[in-house]
Amino acid sequence: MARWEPNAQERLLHAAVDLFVEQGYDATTVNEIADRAGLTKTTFFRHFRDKREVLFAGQDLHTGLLNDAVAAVPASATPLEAVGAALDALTAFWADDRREFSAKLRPVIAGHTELQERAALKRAKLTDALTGALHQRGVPEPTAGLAAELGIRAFYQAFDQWVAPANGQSLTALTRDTFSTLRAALTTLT
Amino acid sequence: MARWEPNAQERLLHAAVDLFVEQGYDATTVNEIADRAGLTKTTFFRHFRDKREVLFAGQDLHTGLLNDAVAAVPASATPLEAVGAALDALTAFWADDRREFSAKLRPVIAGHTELQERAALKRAKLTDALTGALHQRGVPEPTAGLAAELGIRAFYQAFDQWVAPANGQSLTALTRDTFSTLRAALTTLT
DNA sequence: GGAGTGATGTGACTTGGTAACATCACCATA
DNA sequence: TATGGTGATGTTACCAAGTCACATCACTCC
Repeated sequence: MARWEPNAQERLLHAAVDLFVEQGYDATTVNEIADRAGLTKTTFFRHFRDKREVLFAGQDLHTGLLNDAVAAVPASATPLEAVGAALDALTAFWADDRREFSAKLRPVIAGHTELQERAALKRAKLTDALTGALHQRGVPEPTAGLAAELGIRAFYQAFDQWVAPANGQSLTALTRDTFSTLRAALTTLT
Repeated sequence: MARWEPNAQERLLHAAVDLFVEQGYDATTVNEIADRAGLTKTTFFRHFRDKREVLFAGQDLHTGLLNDAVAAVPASATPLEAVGAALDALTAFWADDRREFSAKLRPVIAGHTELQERAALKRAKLTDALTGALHQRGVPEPTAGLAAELGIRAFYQAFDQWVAPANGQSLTALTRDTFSTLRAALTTLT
């Protein structure tokens, strides 16, 4: 596979995150990342579309999870029940061993507009994917869009809590709680 | 003011949009834009943070509109009524003479991920601003966030219709319609 | 053991973006 | 009218992101 060691993409990922944490995002060049991973700049760009993407890779996978989960829900389920099932499938992906990693990334992203931009688009794409999956079930607009946005909002709010230090609950549990809180809060909208 | 002609920023803006439409976004260099405006690359970057920003300038102004409008609403108004007032203030900014301009920009943005990213963050910032304005009124979470997101969603959906060709209604009217449709659809969420 | 294949390396290039310093127009004031 | 200050602009040089064409290596399969 690799010219030398295997797992080039993973090596690049860890080299990048380490350097970002050590010396900051824009003080780190792609050449440095590649060097630390024992590779070259060109190879970096073969694995990641750009310097930002190294922090957001694996998105297609998440949209796939949402799609599959929604498709697997019985037809009798309501839209929000389908969204709940999708969130369960999505959050199952972040086991607790990824929490520390996510926590390290948070301040890096928070400090750079270009990274927040990418994060914002990723969130929008997740919402779109979930909306599309609901359409497949026959849920019409604007219900599908609202249900999807509510679910994704629950996910992100829960994720914020999950990466905070000293949080015992799993991401799945936190997301379920947040989702039901948001559903309940819908009645307060007047 | 300007070394030669006045309105440097506006000249840069129009030069950029013209060139983007003529030959595409990434086939257009910042040097070209500056040349057409009778300026230099350095001056371009004095007026716009980067090449993308030329298509999104004036955002602070929009968040300001939201803040002012929400602050001006009587304390007796409900959260969604306050959001409605904010949308009226926001949409008043796009008179019909800006419609053609916005319509030209749409395909450019749609065709470039980096521009969609910026647009996505701008939308998130608008939502944040509206949420914060509601907090100022004493609206608690998660109600404020949900109300703001509902309003911004209405705005963007209406904007999409507004820029479509042959649409007689004003952006304000379209947004009001969309907003009330979304409010009504909340009851379909189960 | 040779051919094919996929991942990597090399080197050159374009362009976005920054920084230091010089220059020009304009305005106030003496 | 001269003088000096102020903002906006120009010049030049530079760095780093990202692309491309082409070479090279490891591995596998006949």
